[in-house]
Amino acid sequence: MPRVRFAPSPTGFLHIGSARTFIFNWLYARHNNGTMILRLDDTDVDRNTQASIDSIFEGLKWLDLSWDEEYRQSDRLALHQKVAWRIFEKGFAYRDFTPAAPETDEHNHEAGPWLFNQGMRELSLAESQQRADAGEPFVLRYRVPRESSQPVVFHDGVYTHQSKLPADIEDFALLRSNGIPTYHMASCADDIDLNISHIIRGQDHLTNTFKHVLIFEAAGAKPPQFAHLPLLIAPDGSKLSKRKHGPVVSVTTYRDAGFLPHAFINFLCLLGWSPKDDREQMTRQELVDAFSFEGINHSNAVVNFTEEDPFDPKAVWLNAEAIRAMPVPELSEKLRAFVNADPARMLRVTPLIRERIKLLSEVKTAADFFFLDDLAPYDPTELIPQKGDSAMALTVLQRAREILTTVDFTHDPLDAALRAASQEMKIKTGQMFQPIRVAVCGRKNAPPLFETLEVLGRETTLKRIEKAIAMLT
RNA sequence: GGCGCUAUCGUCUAACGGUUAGGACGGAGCCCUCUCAAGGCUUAAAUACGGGUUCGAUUCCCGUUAGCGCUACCA
Repeated sequence: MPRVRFAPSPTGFLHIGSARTFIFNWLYARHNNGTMILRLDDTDVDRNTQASIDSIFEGLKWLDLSWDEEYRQSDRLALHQKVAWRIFEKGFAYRDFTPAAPETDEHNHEAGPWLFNQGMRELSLAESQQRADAGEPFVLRYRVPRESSQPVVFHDGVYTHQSKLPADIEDFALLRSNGIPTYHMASCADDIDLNISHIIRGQDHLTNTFKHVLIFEAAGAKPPQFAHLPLLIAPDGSKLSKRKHGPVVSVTTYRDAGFLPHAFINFLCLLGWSPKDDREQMTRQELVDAFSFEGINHSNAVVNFTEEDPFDPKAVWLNAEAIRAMPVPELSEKLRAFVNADPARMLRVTPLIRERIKLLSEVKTAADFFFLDDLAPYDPTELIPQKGDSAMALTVLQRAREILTTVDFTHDPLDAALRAASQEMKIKTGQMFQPIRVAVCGRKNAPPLFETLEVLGRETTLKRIEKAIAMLT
């Protein structure tokens, strides 16, 4: 039974790429009856924040994603150190007393690769021990077998066979000079201890994996299976970053804009993965059933947003579809999070706007006139129908006032009475309906008229028509 | 610079070495219609470039170009 983990470092809000990594791990676990583990990789004490931890939990909760076990690396430092020193004792690591390189803003990569510091690999055990005992600070480095012509290899579930010569791998650090394990050390030690069977993570770790294989082997553990995921990138090909791309990279932005959790998950799944049978709208169960590493492709996927349009059109479409497919009572309940409205009234409004909103938050603009006592000011010329003038608008509204005072306020009688009136006035139905619609909604684009009037009721309708008439005279 | 990964419509993607290169979003047009939507129909749009291998390359190999990643006592 597979054991997989999602291991975010809590140094920022929950990123949509991280969310996708969680989802793919989760799908793999659920597909294979495995165990999903959440592990906070919080060894970078300086950059960790509680706000970030909150953001991760908040985002995952919104997406209704669950996990079976939970750990924090900061609770497990002793374990990591123990494994590191065991590797040292086996001779796979050495103390490096070279002082930390000065904090240069840009590491000089032009000069060729750095592989190790001079004179440190060959220090005798005795001298190394002596200097350490004397209190000289050091980092513990992995001794990469760079003289070996045997490549380090592993099989990736997505990228298949991977191979790299030790000569191209630098002597990476296991323990910092303050004794805190590095990411590589902590991650591998935990993966061993937690019995992780499959590591599913972003492709940015693909080349790190060679180092990890070395650690696993030095620690006497069989490396787990690996599967690397193509990255999510911006339209310009750069990686998604908050600084450069703003809130579009944060999961909570989608929640606050009124995405449905499932639609958002559905969208994320389609970036870099395909069921290969042209299906796109899939339920959670369908995703679980269809998921496999074979469906993951190898190239990065663009999240297609712009400054004008912060959300990928496909995500928006998926969301609109999900909104339309949702039962009215359930949708109505969700919409109330975005607008202050009486539940009973919202229940009646929901069917009228369901096909007209793509995001839940749009209820605020699509249904405003249902919840306002007084309409926001609008341009009176809006009341003038196509191929008509203000006189026509006035006549229409006056006639409507008469009719609406007495007619039964339900769909069919309203329809019949207003249509009859347009005929008798010898104007088109559109010319009849538009002034009424604008008077009652405050704008031209709105849900169908009779349903709208029915929900609004006689009193409000007449009051608003009265106001419109006043504007025209 | 070194090493690694990648390259199909604008975007997400499909295609045992043999297809008119398929689907979806978005775009355009038409229909429906009391407006806006929704819905229906139609349409434009792609194999980065150059060499091989092969009877035949989107598919296999090599090169070029481009993008991305790693190259820290970050993760």
